Amino acid sequence: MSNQELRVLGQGDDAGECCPALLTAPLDEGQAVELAKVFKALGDPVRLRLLSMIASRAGGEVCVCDLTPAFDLSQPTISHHLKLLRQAGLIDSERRGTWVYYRLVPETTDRLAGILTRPAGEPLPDRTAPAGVAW
Amino acid sequence: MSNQELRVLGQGDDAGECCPALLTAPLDEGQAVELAKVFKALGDPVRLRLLSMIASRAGGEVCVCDLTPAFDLSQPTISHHLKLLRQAGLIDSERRGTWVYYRLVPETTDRLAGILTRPAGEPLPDRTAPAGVAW
DNA sequence: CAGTTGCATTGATGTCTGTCGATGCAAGAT
DNA sequence: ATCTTGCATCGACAGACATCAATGCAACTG
Repeated sequence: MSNQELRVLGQGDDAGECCPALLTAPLDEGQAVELAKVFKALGDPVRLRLLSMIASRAGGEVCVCDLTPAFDLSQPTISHHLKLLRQAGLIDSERRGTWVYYRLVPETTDRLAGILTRPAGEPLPDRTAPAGVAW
Repeated sequence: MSNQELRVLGQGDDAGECCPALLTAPLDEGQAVELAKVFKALGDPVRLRLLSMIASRAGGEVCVCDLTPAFDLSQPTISHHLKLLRQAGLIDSERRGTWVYYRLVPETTDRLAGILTRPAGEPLPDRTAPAGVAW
């Protein structure tokens, strides 16, 4: 169960395009669909808190048994949110004996951070010359 | 209409906590709710492509009249997506004459990038000493 | 003035999603 | 083997969301 996430952010393998380059070039349909899945996974307060609790835990791992009681939600609901985070490739799980441990997949958050980072020497939009239209 | 976005990412003003620190400390409820709104706005392929088209445009601005025909969707639908992006503080709009122009709010994407960036000297999770539990 | 064009808003509709209780399954305990 | 505990899956349901056609409004054109 450790490697079933989406291969959304395909870096490493086909090292052609480093990132979808959200801010510098128009995203194509396919890239947008895949990227949206990851952002959608982050678009819920419960999942954000889960991810935060997992990522910030010393040791890098959290037992589900520590996560569930931290919310005013049922156990199946927490399990469902963890599943979505896992399917988005943001976290990974491993069963050891009775307990299941979750940990961050830092490559995914790293990649999102990169996608949201605009290149250093941005042209600095010059408001005197809009886009098209010859005024 | 230019300044109606959420003040979600309150940096600059009350410069107490720089960022919600998603990856280093457990997010509290309120922060999670506000952050989730922004990520939710990014969690749709159409909105991602819109944002990408706006952000990558030379000149920093795009007329809605250039955005709408790029999709196989009705004009009200595009307008709706632009509204959500604006409410999330990701883009900003300005009417000049007949046309309405949208541009990126780079502070917001910058801040998201920061939130998703983990601190440099991460402890490097030591798999030999899990979390709780005395095995 | 009336007519046209660009964009936002409204109201309706089908689909997706967050949540729960019930249940299933795996692993340890007795 | 039986019981108990930890977690995942299932089925159901209410609320949220993406989409559209119709309409409204602002600005330019004649």
